Amino acid sequence: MIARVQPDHVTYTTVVSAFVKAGSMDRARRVLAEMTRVGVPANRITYNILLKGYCQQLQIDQAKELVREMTEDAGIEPDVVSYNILIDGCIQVDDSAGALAIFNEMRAKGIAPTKISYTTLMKAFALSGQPKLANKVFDEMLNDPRVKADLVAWNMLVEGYCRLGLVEESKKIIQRMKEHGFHPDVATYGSLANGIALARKPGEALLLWNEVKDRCTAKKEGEKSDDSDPPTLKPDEGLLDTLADICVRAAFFKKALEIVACMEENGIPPNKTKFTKIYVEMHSRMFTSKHASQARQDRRSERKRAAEAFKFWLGLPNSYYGSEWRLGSLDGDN
DNA sequence: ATAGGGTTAG
Repeated sequence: MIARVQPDHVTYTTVVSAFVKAGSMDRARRVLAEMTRVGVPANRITYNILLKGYCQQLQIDQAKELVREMTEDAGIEPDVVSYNILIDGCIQVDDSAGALAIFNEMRAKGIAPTKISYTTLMKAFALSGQPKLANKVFDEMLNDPRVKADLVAWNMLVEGYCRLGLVEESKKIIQRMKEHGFHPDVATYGSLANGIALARKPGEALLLWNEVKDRCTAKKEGEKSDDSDPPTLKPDEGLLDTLADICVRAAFFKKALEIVACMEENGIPPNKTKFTKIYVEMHSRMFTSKHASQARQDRRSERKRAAEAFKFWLGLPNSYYGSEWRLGSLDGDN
């Protein structure tokens, strides 16, 4: 005899989750309806998964309607996870004011924000170009004894300033986070690299690269180390590509070569096509001046060697100084 | 079985 096992609410919720993940909100809703019909009612987790689904589909109104249904029809009050999902949903549709309104509504209901609530609200302000408001939320988080700010929260604070290219402010925050015992990670440095690119401060990229490079290599045998030493950093494509991009644009070819070497060491294929394009568009006529003094030529000889090495790495012809080849000769436009 | 972090091509 075969036992007739009924699916329980976890089984159903797993199915709901699968449909949500596939973007099929209609089918997910049909499962919800079936749960009611067969007497295996959905719980808060089921509803939260559906809420997340609507938010991912940018259907915030549907999400809010579902909150009404879960409250009034199913008698399930939204919890902090539900609210966090809604706050993030507002962010997805660029509604930072709506995100704040939901955060406040949650608190008015006596539901305590978690560090995720605070960080998500910070994201609303960081992504909408209001780093000072993000900072205000961060300060509130620091003053809330129920939560502890973590690396993600610090990174969101940094991101807010970097998005506007406010490099000095970002560096101050990173200094403060270090003083609080948090080591910057690839996300922190990735934000800063983007801020530096936006601010067009390539000198800052050199400083950042030195710090990143230092963190990339593990401490050698015999070297002093203690708990305050930052852990080894595994750089990723976003960080290294941004740094290399800045260096190539700024004609820092020695540094650019170091960075692309680091990319290759980490199994990240550098985008040679892009770097070639930047090189050709910005620097192909470098070192072609016929009026440079001997002193000047001597001063730049090292830079020139680096440029030659970089061209070699790109696979560009590297003995064409003064000739007139351009992008057109590469892609056939001319 | 549910919620938060940078980038993703000038």
